This record gives sequence, C-alpha cells and structure tokens, in this order.
Amino acid sequence: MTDPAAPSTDTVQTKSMDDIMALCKRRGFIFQASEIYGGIQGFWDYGPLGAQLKKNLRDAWWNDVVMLGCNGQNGPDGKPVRIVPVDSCIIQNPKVWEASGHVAGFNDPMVDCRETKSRYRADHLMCIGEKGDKEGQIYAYIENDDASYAAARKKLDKYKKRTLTDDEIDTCPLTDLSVDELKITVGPDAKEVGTLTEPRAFNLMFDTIPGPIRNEDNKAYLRPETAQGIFINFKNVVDTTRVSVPFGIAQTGKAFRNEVTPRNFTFRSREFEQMEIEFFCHPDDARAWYAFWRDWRMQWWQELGLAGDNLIMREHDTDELAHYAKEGAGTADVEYRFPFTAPGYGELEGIAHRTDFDLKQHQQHSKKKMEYFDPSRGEIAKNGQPKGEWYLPHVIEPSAGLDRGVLALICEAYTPDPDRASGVFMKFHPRISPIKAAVFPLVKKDGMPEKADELRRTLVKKFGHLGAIEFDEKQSIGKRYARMDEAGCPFCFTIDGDTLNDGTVTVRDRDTQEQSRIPMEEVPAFLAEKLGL
RNA sequence: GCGGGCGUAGCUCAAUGGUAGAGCGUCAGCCUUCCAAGCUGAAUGUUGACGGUUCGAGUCCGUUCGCCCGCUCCA
Repeated sequence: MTDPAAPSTDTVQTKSMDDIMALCKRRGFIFQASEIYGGIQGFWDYGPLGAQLKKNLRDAWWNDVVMLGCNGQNGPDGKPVRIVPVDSCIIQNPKVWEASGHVAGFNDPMVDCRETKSRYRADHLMCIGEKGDKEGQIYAYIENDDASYAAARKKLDKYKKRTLTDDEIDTCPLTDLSVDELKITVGPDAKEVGTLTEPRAFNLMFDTIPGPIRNEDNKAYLRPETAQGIFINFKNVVDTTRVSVPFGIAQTGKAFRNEVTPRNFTFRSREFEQMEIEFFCHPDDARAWYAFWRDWRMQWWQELGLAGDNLIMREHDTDELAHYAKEGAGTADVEYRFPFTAPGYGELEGIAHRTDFDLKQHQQHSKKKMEYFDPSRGEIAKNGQPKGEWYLPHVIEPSAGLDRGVLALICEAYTPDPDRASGVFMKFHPRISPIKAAVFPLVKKDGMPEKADELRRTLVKKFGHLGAIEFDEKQSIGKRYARMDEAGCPFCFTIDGDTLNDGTVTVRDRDTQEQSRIPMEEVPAFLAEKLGL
C-alpha cells in the first residue's frame, strides 16, 4: 500500500467497505470460511456469484494471456508473444524453497517492545554500548536509520553522563545478544530498560508433513507463490514444447502465506490464488520486455472496468525492491484504490524484472544446467549461420492476485444509487459479470412463461458456459429488475403481450435503466455483441 | 502481537437484569402488461462459543473465536 499521490477530492473512494461486505454476504459473493464454526482468520469462501465472478476473471486472464498471447499483439521484437501454461503442485521438494530464498527470507525473527508496543524485525535492529562494559545498558536502534541511531547515541551519552567518541562504542546486531544482555537493552523507541521480548520466529510459510509417518525431517511447505513451480519446470518446457526464447510460462493456482495480520476482507488472506507469468528473454532485451508487460498489464485491468483514477501504475523506488530484483530494470505495481486503502492504494499485480536470479539459484542448488541455447545468437560461422549462444534467460514476472482482482472488481462495481429501488447496483463489465442475462415473463400467464423459457433455453445453450442465465417469474417486475441490479446482471429481457404478437422483447439496461425493444430472435446477437464475442 | 470498537433472524438494527422483536429480504397464495406496487400468510435464533455471578443473563464478570479500525508486518 502506498501513500496518496494527492488525489483530487472528487475522485476519492467514498464507498463503505461495510456495505460492500454486507452485499457480498447477502447476494452470495463471498462468505467467511467455516462460518458456522466461528470462522477462521484469513480465509474466505466464494458463494455462487463470487465463484462465477472469480472464474470469469481467471478465464479472461487465461484467454487473453495464454490463448491469445497478450491479446494477439506483437511484442517489442515485432513478433507474436508466445505463452504456454503449466499446472504445478502446491507441495514440492522443500529444496525448492531453500533455493528460492523463502526458507531463509520467510522466517523473519521479530521482537516486540512491551513499553511502546512496537514490533521490529530482529535482523533490522543493531545495538550500541560502551566498549568493554559488560554491565551497563545497551541501546538498540533501527539499522540504516540515522534518526534512530542518533537517538540511541543520545541515550547512551545520557546514561554515561558524557559524550562518547565513535572509538569507545561497540556495535553489534541485536540477534547476537544473549538473553541476559537483552534484559539490559533499551528498545529503539523505549525509555525503560529490558522491554524487548526475545526474538520470535515468524513462519510465513505453512508447512506440512507428507507421508503417513509424522517425522519433522520430512517437512514440506505449501507454496507461498506459484512462480517457483514455473522456474523448476523451465527445462522441461524448453525440452518438450518447441518454444524458443523469448517466451512465457503461465500458471494460475492457490498459494499460502502465514500473514502476520490478515486484514481488509479478502485483500490479505492466508490462502489466495495467483495468476502468474514468468516471461523468459535474453538479458539484453529485458528492459524492453519489462516496459511492454508493465504497460499491457495496466491496460488489461483497465479494459475489465478498473478505469479511471482508482487504478494507478506505480514504479518501485530502488530501496523497496525485492532481493531478486535489485539488479533489474525495476518493479512496477498495478494498484487499486480500495475503500480501505483510500486515499492510498493496494497492490493488484506486480510486474518485476527478476533478472536470472531464480534460474541461477535453481541451477546452483539442483546442479542442473538451466542455461538456454539460443541458435539465433552468437557470432556468424563460415556457413553464414549464427553459432548460437548459451545464457541464463532473464525473467519478467507479471504476478497478479486473483482474489484481489475480484475484490477490486466488486468494489469498483458497487454503485450506490438512492434513486433506484435496490439502492445499489453492481456495475460489472458484462465480460466478467457472473450473471450474463435474465429472462422474465412480464406476468405469469397468457403463454408468456412458455415464451420466456424458450428464450432462456436459447441463451443458456449459447452463453451458459460464460455465466448464469437467470429466469424469474416471481413477484413484480420491479422487484425482479432490482434483484438483478444487486447481482450485477447487465441485461434483462422481458417477454410481454407484444412478444406474442410481433415477436419483440424489452431489453432493460442495468446501468441506464433504459428500455428498448428488439426482436426476440436478435437477442443472442445483441448479447454476444455486448459481451464482446 | 498491542490498543480501540463490534458480534442478536439472510441483511440492517431494537430489546431498564424479568415472555427475544421490528424493518427489509426470502418463500407460498391471490392480484398484477415494465422498475423492491397491493393484499393474505409462512419460515428463519443454542443472542458467536465456553464458563461464572444471579431466583432469573441478549444485558453484569471472565475466557475464547471472529470481524472492523489504528499500530506492527507484508520475502
């Protein structure tokens, strides 16, 4: 999440997250997991509408990214973009996570301060004390934080009642302190001594033990990202699939992180689904591909309805880059202004230049050659053909959160409207709307239900694989339109007396509430056009 | 993990320590030719859970689970 970039007041989210969550429950988009047993922190289930919405978003991604190769556009090399899919396991050999850096990096020791209630990463804290002084107080400060260091020096001087020179001071990491030494340590923001707890490991990866015999030595992990399943299959794909660099491997699937504080509805869940692409290219081309992916991914989200000021692209500052991206062309986030982040933004998708970090790590740890032989490169031989070149491809990773995408689409779609009966409607883009259309007989008599069922059958046959086709003959027509507004159904087709005479039906538009008449036989073509088919 | 707020029907919320309710929604019937219309009726609760105080607990106390907000964290 980021600070606001001075958003204009008229565009700031004013929707209530409580109201949105109530609608999600009421209409069956999202339920708390294990609700009947009191729930479980950080886990959420999707109801009928939510499951279809999520599938529609996943399908849109799969279709546009994998099947159409970036919607059929050419890459920066002027050629079609080639992407192939894989589907790797949630549980892999634990060495995968040692190589990727997750075993080390995902186990951050933390210390809490009992006085100030602050929490620090233990490996980010340094300590100072007077040289040779085994009894006197030790002062902790935050590494690379000048203000924090100055405060510690000031407190030390005050304690010693004189100004110490740099040479008189010992510096060491907090993690090197003994339990006894910790008791005489003053926290970075504390006044009292000994308020820091012992460092406690935060295991951000879920672990499990495969096999029927419980033996800690067999410990394995639930993947914290789908990306590594792609990297470890890089060789397999290259060897079997007739792909050549540049190309991408895509995968959707669940990932698990033991978030310290699951928060903000489904935004930070412990079980979540990712949509990831690892795009492999020559190191010299990485910059161009990074820019290509960054721009296209932003455009893709916009085309699904996240247009306007609520969606931004943010390039990371160099000091916030992940360990694998330090040397790269950069990292950019597609961020959405959720009601709970406003006026700031929350990440939907990160596009990172991971360099050759992951392939190099797996090459080292597995002792398997990950280099790629590129026959189109290298110096020209006597026969006029390139001699070829061995190299570790660089990787551009567009990594999107599916659940976060769904949440953003829900928040964006949620549109309060005091002038309409439902008081609110869900303005989903027809392409991702979980209900594609509804068919109503205006009244339940005079052959209208039969005629309506005829249309329903036609639409189910043609569009049923994309989303629900609703049929409703209960209660007044106004209630039925209102119900569809809350569910986000973009078009309602109503059969009335005229339909039986001249074969036309009423089309009711969700967003404008306007009605028009079209021949019933043209409804499939009308809907196909609106769904972008 | 800390602090604050909250938890009663599907949703939004009432109920002085004394019989658990309303509105909306849902369902059924009647009616109804275009926007939650009208009439009639129905279903829905271990008041988040466990324990305690009390003649009696939705209400008071303790514990616990979950959600929201702030801090912290987010390789």
